[in-house]
Amino acid sequence: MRQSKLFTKTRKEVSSEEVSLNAQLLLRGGFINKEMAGVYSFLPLGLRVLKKIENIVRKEMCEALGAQEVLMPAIHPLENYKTTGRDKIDVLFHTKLNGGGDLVLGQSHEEIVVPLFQRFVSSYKDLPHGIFQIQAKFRNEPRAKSGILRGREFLMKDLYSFHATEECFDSYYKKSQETYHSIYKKLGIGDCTYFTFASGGTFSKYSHEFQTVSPAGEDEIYLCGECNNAVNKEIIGEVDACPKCGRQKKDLQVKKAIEVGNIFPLGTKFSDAFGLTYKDEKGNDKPVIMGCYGIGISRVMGTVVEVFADKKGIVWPKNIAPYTVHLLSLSAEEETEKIYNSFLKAGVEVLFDDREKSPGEKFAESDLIGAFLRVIVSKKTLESDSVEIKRRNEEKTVLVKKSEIVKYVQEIME
RNA sequence: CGGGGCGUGGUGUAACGGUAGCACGCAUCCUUUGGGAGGAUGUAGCUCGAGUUCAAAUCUCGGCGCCCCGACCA
Repeated sequence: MRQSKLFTKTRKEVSSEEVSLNAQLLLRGGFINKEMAGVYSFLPLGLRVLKKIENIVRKEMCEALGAQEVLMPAIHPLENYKTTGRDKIDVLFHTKLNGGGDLVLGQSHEEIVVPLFQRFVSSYKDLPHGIFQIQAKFRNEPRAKSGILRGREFLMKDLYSFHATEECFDSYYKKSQETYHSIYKKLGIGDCTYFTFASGGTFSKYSHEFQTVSPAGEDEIYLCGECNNAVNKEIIGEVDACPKCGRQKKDLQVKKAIEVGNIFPLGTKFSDAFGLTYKDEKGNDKPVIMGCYGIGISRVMGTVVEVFADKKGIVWPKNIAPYTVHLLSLSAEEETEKIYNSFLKAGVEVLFDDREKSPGEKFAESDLIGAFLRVIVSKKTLESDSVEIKRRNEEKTVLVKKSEIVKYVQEIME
């Protein structure tokens, strides 16, 4: 992509009201645009990041968990929520059909996926299954805040699993934890994201969250340095120790954290409400056992900004950077043009700053946008037939022969 | 939903109740080219409604919007 063709522009300033770091940097970099409180457009650079996060999650869901992707509607009949007793939830956005039928915007999809799955399951032979989607969710939050960390419309991956037996559910639930860990690792936040025991809300006694340590977080977790698990403050009074290894509350570290995922055992709550049953080997009707598993895709994007940003701007991890290479030409258009083409030919994702701007401005914008690698072509580097390469998260720069730069980048990305 | 703060060119910010100013951006030109460059000339603005007043960006009331703290958070 040529930066001269990008319709978005970076900005030096944002409103002094915007104190949330992820909002400041994402707005300044032109990744997102705020349409109203808690509602954002994702612009070309931001959408690339979002899609990359999405694809990492999607791949793991399909390959590691064997789940199948669907796309369910965003508008739901209120009737289904009356069936489960969730029609009084106050974050529901309500609307109506022309004929007067009551609708709500989807904030989660149990009320859709259960009746849907019911049409296809009748025997224990039809189980287990995992069904997921990646879709916008709508929640009329009493207070949207912290940029894209808590919005009224946000992108979420929601998976629902269906099982005949507790044993089957347990092993799937366990597997989902491993898969989640592997996802956060690929997203670049594996080292600061912890498995956390939490309350079950309206679904079950307990649930489990994945919490990324950050001062921007609205949750507090008690982190166990021994086993790397944590306990959400909301239940620390009840358990009073690390449920995993038994360390006492006083030995746990209190940290602010962002909830980047959660998994819930649903039991038969929704199956019972909708009469979702299967026939066992003896021909008896049994309720299907369920679990649900969420990851806030857009929230992960904001979290990554919060966790890795420095004074100069965003520092995207390798796998989700909008571009692998930010190629800057400092008065060396002809040579840079050639290098740009060789990157394109090799399939390297490259943003080419081909604009006539001062070097300082190009550097500043490059740091703000935060592509994984920065490659500079200038008269200075060309004297030795080289280009300069630097990782966004490191200070050191390296001179590489221009004929070898593509290979050099490919090796870094392997 | 309770409390606090804020709405001024495209962006960021000033202005005692009395001429709306500055910076950035943008446009044209010249110079400059390894850390948001210099000069010249342009460009564009008071959230909405009601009230007080000779006079309102400024004071009062209300609406709408935004931010923060708290409550809430399938």
